[in-house]
Amino acid sequence: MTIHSGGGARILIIDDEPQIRKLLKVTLQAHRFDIHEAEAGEAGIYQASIVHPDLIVLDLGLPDMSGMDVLRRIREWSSVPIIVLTAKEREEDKIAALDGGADDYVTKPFGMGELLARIRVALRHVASSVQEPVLRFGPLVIDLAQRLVELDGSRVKLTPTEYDLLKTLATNAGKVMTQRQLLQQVWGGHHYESDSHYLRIYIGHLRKKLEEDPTRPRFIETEPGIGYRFLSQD
Amino acid sequence: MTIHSGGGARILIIDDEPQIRKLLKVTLQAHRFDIHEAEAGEAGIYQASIVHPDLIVLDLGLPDMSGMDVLRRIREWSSVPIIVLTAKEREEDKIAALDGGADDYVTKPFGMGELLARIRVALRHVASSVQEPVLRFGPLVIDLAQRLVELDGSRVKLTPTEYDLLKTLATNAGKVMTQRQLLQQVWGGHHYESDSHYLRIYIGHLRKKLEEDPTRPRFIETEPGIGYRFLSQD
DNA sequence: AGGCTTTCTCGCAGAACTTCCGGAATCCCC
DNA sequence: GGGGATTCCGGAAGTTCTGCGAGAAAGCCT
Repeated sequence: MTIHSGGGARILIIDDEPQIRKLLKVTLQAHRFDIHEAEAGEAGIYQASIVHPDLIVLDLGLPDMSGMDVLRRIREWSSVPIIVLTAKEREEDKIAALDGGADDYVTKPFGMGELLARIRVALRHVASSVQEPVLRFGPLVIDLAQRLVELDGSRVKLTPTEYDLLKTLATNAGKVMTQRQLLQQVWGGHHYESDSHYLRIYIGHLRKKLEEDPTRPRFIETEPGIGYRFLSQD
Repeated sequence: MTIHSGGGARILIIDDEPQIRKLLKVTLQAHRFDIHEAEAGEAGIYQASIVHPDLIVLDLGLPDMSGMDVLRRIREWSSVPIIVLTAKEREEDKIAALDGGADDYVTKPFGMGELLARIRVALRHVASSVQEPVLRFGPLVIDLAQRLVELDGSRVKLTPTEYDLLKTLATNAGKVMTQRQLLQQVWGGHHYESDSHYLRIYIGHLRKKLEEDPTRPRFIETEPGIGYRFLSQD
């Protein structure tokens, strides 16, 4: 579950050691994260303020200022998850960082797999507010999370089967869905060609509720002998 | 989910070793947490469903079932923060637990100060997610902190179940809550689809107390065949 | 006793399924 | 190339059935 549907989440790395930065950058980019870097505290704070990362990996041992100060300064205005990465193993340091606003504390040497897992945990916490699967086709809006369908700004009431059918058509917009595919997706079990009349009924219902002129469909086009296709644009 | 302001947060400890349990219990109680205990997996899942803890400390090495299974079972219906506490240091175990729904992973032997700090971090997350403890929907005001509901300025008396149901609906305003989700959130993990009559009863009670015209709901909308949705606007 | 929760029954509205029929396109045969 | 037969799609009935809501009554806790 990534945050941004297209690319991965934006991650800012604040670390002064070039080889660690390089390692983190390469590995995280391989996992489709969008990486920004800073090699000092002030630069890190500045970067955080302009790129608005979804997560920050912060090394506490910085040349220009204390990592704890960086933490505090960022926490003054942002609640972005911060994973502290450091060589300091003393418990007081861990407690200070965690109570200072850090969301996790990983000591070097660290396993990259574990760090990735902890990054996923931190991103999971904010994921709900960022993820928003909404399909838009001109005047038609399908909100999969809220299970809402709007046409020209007003809500359209759909029965469960109607909604499921529209959803499978719209998520595969552009390509033809065979009758068999639709029957299996929407009705689930093993339905045969004889049941394809169900489809015509519910396609009819959908067109009646969505199309202005059901004889000239804007959204659902029938592909004779094959199935149906959801048009991405007029 | 709510952190109780008077006493500390409720913490459930699931661990089979009596001395560890004792140590955790005494220390956490000294920090004014409200402690519940379970010494096996099944018992832990059951406890979690009835005491609704604000946080769970889970030992992965349990006698009756795999700790990972406990994790998964609880995650089926609850998003309570879970801190895994274990002797397993292998990176694959950490990754599996974190990706399996754990919020943190602490290996034994552990420093009690660090564990406490990590508990504070986890609790901070749920506290910040309920940043606005007062929900307002037109004439309806729900004060989550005081467990109080007002309609048109006058107090509405709700039973515990009615309040819990309203709370879960209102905190997820806009999106559909399936009957299964509602049953698991409000009643705990043991209820299945067959118990959906409960829902209808209590939805009826809520509508009778909140809606002027229960046949034309302003707040609680039923989504036939799916569940219910709390309307964000009139 | 009183309130809260659970259980049960019943009526009803709407959804799902079924059947029948008309119209359009295609194919086939002459 | 034209006419009939076939095929396929779409609409309009009617029937069944699932799911929701309301009322009432029986446990259960304080």
